[in-house]
Amino acid sequence: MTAHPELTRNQALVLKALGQAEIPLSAYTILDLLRDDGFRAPLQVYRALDKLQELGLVHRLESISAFVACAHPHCHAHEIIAFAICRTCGRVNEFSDAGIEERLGRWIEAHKFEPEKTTIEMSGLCAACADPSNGASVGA
Amino acid sequence: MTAHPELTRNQALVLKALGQAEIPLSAYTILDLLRDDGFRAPLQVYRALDKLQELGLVHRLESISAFVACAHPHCHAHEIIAFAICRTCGRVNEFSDAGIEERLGRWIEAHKFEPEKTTIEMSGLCAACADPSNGASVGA
DNA sequence: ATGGCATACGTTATAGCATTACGCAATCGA
DNA sequence: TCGATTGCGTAATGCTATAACGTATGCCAT
Ligand SMILES: [Zn+2]
Ligand SMILES: [Zn+2]
Ligand SMILES: [Zn+2]
Ligand SMILES: [Zn+2]
Repeated sequence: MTAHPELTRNQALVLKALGQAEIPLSAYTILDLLRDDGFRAPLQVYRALDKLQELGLVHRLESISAFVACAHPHCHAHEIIAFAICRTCGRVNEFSDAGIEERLGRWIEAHKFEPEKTTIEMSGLCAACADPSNGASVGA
Repeated sequence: MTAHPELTRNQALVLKALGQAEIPLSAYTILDLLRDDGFRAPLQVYRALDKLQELGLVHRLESISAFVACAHPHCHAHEIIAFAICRTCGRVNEFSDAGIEERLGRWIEAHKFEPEKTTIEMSGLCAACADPSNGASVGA
């Protein structure tokens, strides 16, 4: 399902590390996780991340300088993606909203701006962390 | 007009530096600009920036790790702010859109998320840089 | 097969961004 | 006067990302 035969060994290892994590990982955390697999330098991680981002399999969260595996590894080439990031448990919710895309599209047209990358990130508390009595579990 | 008697000397110097710049500045660039005013260490800049952000006079652009003076130094306490950042000339356009705010509000309500900070940044080419024949000048 | 090109890799060093930790000084209200 | 708060100055450190080098590999047109 999420197999990508095109991936090199390094790219596959980085993607696997991100896929197994419940929260976003920094490049240096990934490096540490992959030391046993022969990783020695940040560039090995960054190069793999670059490629994975190109392929749409990984996203960078600008506001926390960390990376997540795409939650919808199908093609969302044309969608604008948004993230809700919990500052307590670290969990991330990836979603898209046609309405937001349409509003931004209006602004872009009116101002003749040519966007190449759009970042939408909300930081705050997820439902579980905001109200622990609500039943959901809070990760380690 | 933009005077804030509450500001300390360091805060006022940082705000002035940002106000005179046409593009966002990194903390270390601000530090260099203010060496003649006695600034010696990054922390002097970061502490001033923290306070200025609290006051809503400065924004941090997450996607480029840089800071801008607020373009609308009146109160926009309740608005969600968005930025269009030109990757060529570096100029930034700050705006807000009630429609986007409303759409995000819907998602937040549906998911019981409690946002504390929202980041919306578009990178790309401004009208002048995308089509130089269009008349506008392209900054240094 | 051979040469040229493109892509990925490995390593070292360096650049750029941000915070921790400590102590001092000024301010303000109890 | 005391204690609390806030800001300041300095040094050290940590985290994030890229530059620059050379090597290896696969592919393809010659
Ligand atoms: Zn995705
Ligand atoms: Zn949470
Ligand atoms: Zn503003
Ligand atoms: Zn421009």
